[in-house]
Amino acid sequence: MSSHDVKKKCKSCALYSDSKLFCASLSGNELCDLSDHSRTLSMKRGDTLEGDALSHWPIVAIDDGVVSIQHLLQDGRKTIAALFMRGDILDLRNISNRNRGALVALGKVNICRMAPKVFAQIMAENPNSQKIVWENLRDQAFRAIDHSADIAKKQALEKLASFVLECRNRQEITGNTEVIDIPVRRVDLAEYLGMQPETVSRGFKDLENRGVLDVISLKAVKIKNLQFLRRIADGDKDVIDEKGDPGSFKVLQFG
Amino acid sequence: MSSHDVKKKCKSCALYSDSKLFCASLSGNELCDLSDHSRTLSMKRGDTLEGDALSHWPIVAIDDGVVSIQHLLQDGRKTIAALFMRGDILDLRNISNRNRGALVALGKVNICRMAPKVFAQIMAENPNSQKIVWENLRDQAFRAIDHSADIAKKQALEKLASFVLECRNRQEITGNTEVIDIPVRRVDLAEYLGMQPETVSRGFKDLENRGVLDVISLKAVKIKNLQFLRRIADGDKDVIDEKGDPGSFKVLQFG
DNA sequence: TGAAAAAGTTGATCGAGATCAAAAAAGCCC
DNA sequence: GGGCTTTTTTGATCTCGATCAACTTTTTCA
Repeated sequence: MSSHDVKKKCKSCALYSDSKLFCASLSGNELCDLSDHSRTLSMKRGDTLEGDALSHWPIVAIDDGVVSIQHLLQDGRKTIAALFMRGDILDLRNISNRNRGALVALGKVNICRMAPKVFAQIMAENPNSQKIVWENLRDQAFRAIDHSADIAKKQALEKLASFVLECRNRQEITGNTEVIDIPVRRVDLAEYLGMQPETVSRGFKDLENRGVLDVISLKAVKIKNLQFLRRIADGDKDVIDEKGDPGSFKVLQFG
Repeated sequence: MSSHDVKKKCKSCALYSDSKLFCASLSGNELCDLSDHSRTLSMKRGDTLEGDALSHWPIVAIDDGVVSIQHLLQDGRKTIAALFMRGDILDLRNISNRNRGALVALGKVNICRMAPKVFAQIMAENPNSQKIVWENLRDQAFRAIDHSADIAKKQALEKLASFVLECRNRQEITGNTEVIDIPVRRVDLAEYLGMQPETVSRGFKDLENRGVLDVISLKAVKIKNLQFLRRIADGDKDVIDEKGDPGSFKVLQFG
């Protein structure tokens, strides 16, 4: 594959075009080398990555879309244990022996699978790239830890509020219009938060009744009262206890 | 600090004496340098690491004991979002701005806090050490992800079974005596699994009634039927549905 | 070692969210 | 764009685990 092809393949990928992401940190030679030893792949909702596909290409970088790790219990209960998005790099080497989760696309997804050898070489030789990948993995770990905290003790409304804030954290806020993109379906959201789709639906309605946010569509909400949203997510019972009568909740000026 | 002192300080530490762990992978010079730029610390139950202590020494390696990340909600609910043990290396650089968790010891703990500069240098220069730290962080991430799956949809008995198996995974099995060390208290266990201490207590009793394990003490259980324990943890309702009458559950021979 | 404090267990009651059922909305495909 | 499927929402009921309270065991520390 020539250097020209490399450019063509990588130019449109977020990992290269966003200067904060992995491929943007590579030297020309490294990018060329990695490009020669990688395969892009488009997935649609429900497509999974497993078995040979994973053992040969265990390093997965996400260009676009949302990928989940799903755990299936024997009686059919399903859990989405983690969500990965643009810029995330998954290292699935030696993962099959302990982790039961499958990698499933939650919509249209573009990924790039890298040969572990070249990836490892770059990690060893390019401190700057290493730092980017390390910080990404550390973020993955802490996101998972925070998520555990969210689903362990919080109640339905609080989980939803936390999720909206998590989405807000992960996306650039364009201007001050607080329109937050919800990148997953209601069913997936329910599975991610450990609740039922019915409860998710009721929860959003409740938040809407409290005047905290507007549900613009299934794919977006508009935050109307960020302070209250934060307090609900933080488990402030003074806010929760009012039963969601429109406009009638306690107005506590400062937190 | 002389090279002799270095030896004295590090000789008794698991990170050095266990050949699979970080400090054992260092060259003599690196170990010396890191030792000069690190501080050991003994903690007792309830001691926390935060503020200046963390921003100056954000790399924390665990020699012995159990350390938790705790999240506190505004009405007092507490969650243990993650557990860290011997060999784990925590990178808490830039963590204060997004993560609300505090680092709390759950018993007697020995840690070693490292200067980020020396740590980063070793990461950049010693591929072998880098690999060990990388794999440890990856394990932390996947442990957290698996834990999310455990607490999201599983019911009380299944969570407990999963936890016992998690403990089993993390400790060397000595011979075939299936005695598993439970390194945390009941309250902490409850907070980690997102349930109440009462429910933990009832759960262990239930598992005992089913003949799956014996509760030897508050600190150890003995697995009597590993296969059933696995199936309960996996959400097999055929096993769960029998209401825990001693010896009367369905005996399904194979998987 | 023994008394006080903390942690854990057992029992009884209650409620948030699961579950079941059915209608409404959104997405899809020819 | 209209008929089809899939997803989401709404309503009614039920259940598992939370909560409250009393008791027992373990740990702590003088």
